[in-house]
Amino acid sequence: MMLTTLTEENYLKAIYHISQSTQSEVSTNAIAQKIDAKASSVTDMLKKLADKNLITYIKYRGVHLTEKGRLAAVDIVRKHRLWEVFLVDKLNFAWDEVHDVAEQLEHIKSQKLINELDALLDFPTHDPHGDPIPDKNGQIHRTSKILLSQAEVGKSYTCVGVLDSSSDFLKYLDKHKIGIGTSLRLDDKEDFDQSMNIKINDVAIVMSKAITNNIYVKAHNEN
Amino acid sequence: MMLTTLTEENYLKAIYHISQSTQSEVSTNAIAQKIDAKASSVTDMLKKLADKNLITYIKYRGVHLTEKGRLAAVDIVRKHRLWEVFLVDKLNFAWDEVHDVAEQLEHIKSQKLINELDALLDFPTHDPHGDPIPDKNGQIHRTSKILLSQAEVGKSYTCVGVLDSSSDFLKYLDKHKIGIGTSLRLDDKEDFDQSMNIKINDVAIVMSKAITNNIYVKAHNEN
DNA sequence: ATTACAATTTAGACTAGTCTAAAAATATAT
DNA sequence: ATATATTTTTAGACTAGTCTAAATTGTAAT
Repeated sequence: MMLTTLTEENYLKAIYHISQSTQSEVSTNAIAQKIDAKASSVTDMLKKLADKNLITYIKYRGVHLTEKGRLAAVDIVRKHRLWEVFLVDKLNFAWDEVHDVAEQLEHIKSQKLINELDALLDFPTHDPHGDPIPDKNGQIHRTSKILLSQAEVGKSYTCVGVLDSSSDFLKYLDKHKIGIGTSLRLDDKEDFDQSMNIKINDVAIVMSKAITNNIYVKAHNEN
Repeated sequence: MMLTTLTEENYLKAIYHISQSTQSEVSTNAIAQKIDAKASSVTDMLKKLADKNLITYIKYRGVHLTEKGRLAAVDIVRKHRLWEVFLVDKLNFAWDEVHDVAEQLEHIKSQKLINELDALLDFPTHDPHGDPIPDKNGQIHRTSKILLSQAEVGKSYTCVGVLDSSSDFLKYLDKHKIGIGTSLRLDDKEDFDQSMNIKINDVAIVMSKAITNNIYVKAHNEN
């Protein structure tokens, strides 16, 4: 059994999330920015995580998660996303209210708690923002999603997630009645500013590139 | 707004629980024993809590909670007991499994979370061990319960709680199908060892004084 | 290949919470 | 009332995690 402190868990999660977008080694500064700490504090923690075989760390060269570390990180992500589903589905939280509370709940240690929560929620596969929930074994079932900005004119899509989950953006989506599962059709796209004419439930709206760059969709009739 | 650390919350809770049984000032040693820390550590924390006006502390004379401290302590107790109900009612925990997890969950900070949880659970008034759940304003609705050992022969009672909530004791109760709400009748009592003949659902069992001293009951037809 | 700049690490210090050992205060027993 | 035992507090040290400031390493440009 692995015992990790709350702080260690936050570092692992940060490293995991950064490595999702960068592929290569994760830099000290990137972690510092994510954790909101100074680089020197990060260096100290990296040594500690390396001692516990949760990351491989070469001085001045950045880090990456070991398999042990990846599993630990994914487990936190699993808990975080399950709690988000709980908050939205059972406790009437809006999807822009869940993050802070889920950040606290994700550190609760009880295997039975998470297994039972999973069952109570009917084994959800995605959280309220459309992000996949890792399974018990740390496997992540990724859906073949693309950014709306990359969509093809004339095709229909289903909204499956968001990239930016800031409160302002989520409020924009709520205002226009867009959520996970919403169907839409790309009618036209302006070459000049890349803005798009979208039809949602027979209502036509115009979305700027700033918006379409933050919405993930899945093409209809795709496997 | 009061910001209390997890550790401070545990001290407040300990002081609250000790003061429930002792009435008078709470001693440093009593707290140390409850928290499982050394007396010197407790002294340090008492100064800190006194600085925050959560307790009144006179050197060598023990402490007691201020109103502010009492409210903070009762709020933790409220959260603890609500989470216990959640674990038993929604997540299929047995009543002897809930304590450790509830100890973690009670420190989650979110007013909305607790209010919504309360609603999800249908505003329970007692936790799975029969202890009352303080309301939002810190009021505790106490039921007029007595120990089964103090019951009168020939009368009927409803089990409303337990004093000892150790795992062994709770398993004894489960084995004999005794839980909160169970009705029973005191048929006879031995003068010699104070053991009791109890009838539960038409099954007669004998309980030693060690058992009857740990079960709270409420007389039938009492207000 | 040198220089300059950015990123990273080290060194030393701080806070919260804990400990041990010693000192001080209180309580108890004769 | 005095000696003894118990409780509590103080003093000083430790750990986890953080910081600032200085030193080091790596990188990019000429």
